[in-house]
Amino acid sequence: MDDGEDFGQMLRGAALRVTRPRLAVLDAVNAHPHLDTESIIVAVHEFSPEVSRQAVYNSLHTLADAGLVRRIQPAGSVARYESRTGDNHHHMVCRSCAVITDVDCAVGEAPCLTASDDNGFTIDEAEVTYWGLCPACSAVEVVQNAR
Amino acid sequence: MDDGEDFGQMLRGAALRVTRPRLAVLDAVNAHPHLDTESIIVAVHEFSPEVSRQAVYNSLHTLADAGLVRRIQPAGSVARYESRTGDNHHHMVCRSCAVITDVDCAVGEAPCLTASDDNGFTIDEAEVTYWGLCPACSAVEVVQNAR
DNA sequence: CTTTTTGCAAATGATTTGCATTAAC
DNA sequence: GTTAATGCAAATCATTTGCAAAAAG
Repeated sequence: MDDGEDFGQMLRGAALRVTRPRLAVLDAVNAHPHLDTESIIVAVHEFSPEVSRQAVYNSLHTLADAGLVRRIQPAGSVARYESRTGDNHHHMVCRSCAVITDVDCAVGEAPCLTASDDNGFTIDEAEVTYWGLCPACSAVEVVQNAR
Repeated sequence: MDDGEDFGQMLRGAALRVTRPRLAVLDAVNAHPHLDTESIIVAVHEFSPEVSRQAVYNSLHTLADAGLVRRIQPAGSVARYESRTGDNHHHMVCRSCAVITDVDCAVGEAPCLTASDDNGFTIDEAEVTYWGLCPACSAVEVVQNAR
């Protein structure tokens, strides 16, 4: 699997120092995609209790800048992180339970991902967020409507 | 123009009481799209200094729930509001100066806006955010690269 | 050895909550 | 008259900032 030494390579490759907090954060984000910072701190503490809250914040920021993790933040949510980077995938967010699911552009063949130039803007990324109800919450809706 | 009485109708139509804070907020949001809450408070105070900060927060929340204003919140930004609702337009956000520009789906004819059903999700909205550089900041980039 | 990163603590800032008073209907 | 919305104050909570000590290269 993607273990310690592997992440060390990633960090070196990005010209970043290899530190325990960064390794632990990469570990946590890889193991649990879409986690928020608080949960990442908990996950990190499970194996590295000495890592401080701020080290996690610092690491996430640094790793995101380096492109080793991706920061996502659907409106109304706190920042969340994932390890799938650079593959232009998108997200579906449940309005009810806030669960996030990856989707490789649900409609057609990546139509929205093509960077274009509009109104003089130089676009480098198109981020698509699909809002709706996850399977579980859809089911609850149906039950409620039946009452 | 879209003046007082008009907004009163909108509120009644949404089964909401017509109050000064709500009218003032509708006014401000209509006059200046993409404003954040703080700026809306300033704009509201210009004509209605007695309206409290919390009344603005309350009004924005209520109006957004009723669909009379749209809340947008690009990652890393505070909440912003606009009055164009229900027309499925999207936004381009400048990575440098954070300016927001409306765009009617820059690529093709609204391909991403078609709600679909994936992984059991019931999707009701597709939100597209284009990230890049606005014309002004693009120009600065060019100058910097030339140095 | 030099520079970066950590750890701890305090500060910030947007947003929410609680409740008595006031305004809508 | 009832009910909902306001105004004021205090609380919350994610995130940032500052700085001395420790670790990485």
